[in-house]
Amino acid sequence: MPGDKLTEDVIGDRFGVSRTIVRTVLARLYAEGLVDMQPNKGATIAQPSLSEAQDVFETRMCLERQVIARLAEKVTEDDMESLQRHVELETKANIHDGSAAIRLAGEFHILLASLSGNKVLARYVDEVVSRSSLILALYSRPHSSDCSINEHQQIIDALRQGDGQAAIDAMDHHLKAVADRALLSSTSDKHRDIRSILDRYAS
Amino acid sequence: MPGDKLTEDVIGDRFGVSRTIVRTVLARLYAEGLVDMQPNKGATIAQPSLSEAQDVFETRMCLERQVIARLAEKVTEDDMESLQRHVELETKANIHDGSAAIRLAGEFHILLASLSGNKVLARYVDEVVSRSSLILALYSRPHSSDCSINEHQQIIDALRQGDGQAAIDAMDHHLKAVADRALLSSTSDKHRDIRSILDRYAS
DNA sequence: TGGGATTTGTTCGTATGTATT
DNA sequence: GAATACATACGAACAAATCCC
Repeated sequence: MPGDKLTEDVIGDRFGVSRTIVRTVLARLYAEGLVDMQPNKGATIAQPSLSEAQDVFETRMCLERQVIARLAEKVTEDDMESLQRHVELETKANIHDGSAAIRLAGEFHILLASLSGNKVLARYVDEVVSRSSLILALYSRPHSSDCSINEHQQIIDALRQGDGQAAIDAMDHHLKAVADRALLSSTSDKHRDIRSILDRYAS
Repeated sequence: MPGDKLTEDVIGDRFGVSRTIVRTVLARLYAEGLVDMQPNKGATIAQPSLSEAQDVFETRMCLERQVIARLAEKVTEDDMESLQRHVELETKANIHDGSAAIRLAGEFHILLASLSGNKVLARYVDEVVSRSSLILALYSRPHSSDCSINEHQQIIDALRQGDGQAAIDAMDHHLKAVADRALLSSTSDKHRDIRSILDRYAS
């Protein structure tokens, strides 16, 4: 969970590698915003503040709109098929395996970004999707992902019909809904909010 | 120059630090796209391909439009002053110090992004601006930056007048011009390619 | 093709800094 | 407030891969 200490020795033992390897991985995760690091105090799982979370979602929206704009102009039949297959995977996972469903929901966006063909864009989308997952873990209460799957389908449908603006609108709507589910539930749960703020300054 | 080998020992000696430090820095620069790394073959200064360069400029455009959109809504008088001061610095440097002028031209965009208040956005802008500089070094022939300064001034003017759309248009125009200067000087075929791609997504 | 020199990948020990009792 | 325990930062040295002649 966010805030947990990531001791190099412990992780190294668990994965059977030395501290050196762990250090390089932690450094990369720090660069990606998934772990916090303080000099001489080591790494913890990142605890994004509410304002950081807002920044992530705003940036994510900006990036994914560009992804959709590109795809609307160049998406192929093969692309559509692999997107459709992915959504079907999501549907199946949603029934029996909650954690797989969460993972697949994120991977849908990563798939879209990689199909866009812009590698820089794809890397940034990958990053903000990962950070979004962390934010969901921190602020959101558990909820069904049925609606997400529906929204994914709507994005695909708009792309299939070649309606770029509708696809962008569908993505906007979807990401706003995700951000709502993530951030709004926290404002109604002030205890948790205050607790996490205090945790930040306590360590 | 792009493609040059970055031997860990050599760099460590030059800066008086051990290989450990150099390795972590190289890893970070690799993550930022400024150096290439291959397993067991070490690091070189990145040599972005033309298609990678296109990806960088397209993503940069997408990010900086968001920066301007934000600023158009919340820019303060202090912000405007520091932007204006920066352009004046650019003007002075342009007369007598070419390399400082190039550096300042990039820093103008970084300043804009930091004033936007979105730290995630600002980090990504920082990255794509650095990569743009590398691309300029690789593909562009030397040229005066007078026009860049003019274009920076136009962006500021539009922001001061509270005209968000004009500011976005000015930024679009500026970045297209920068991409042109960078990529077109290699071959005129590819030039038209880039321009049409950027046109499509940016107006 | 082969062998020596160079460079990278990794481990591990030591010193420094931090938390705890 | 000091001492102990612990974690991290750094560097030296070794092993493996690569390069070059």
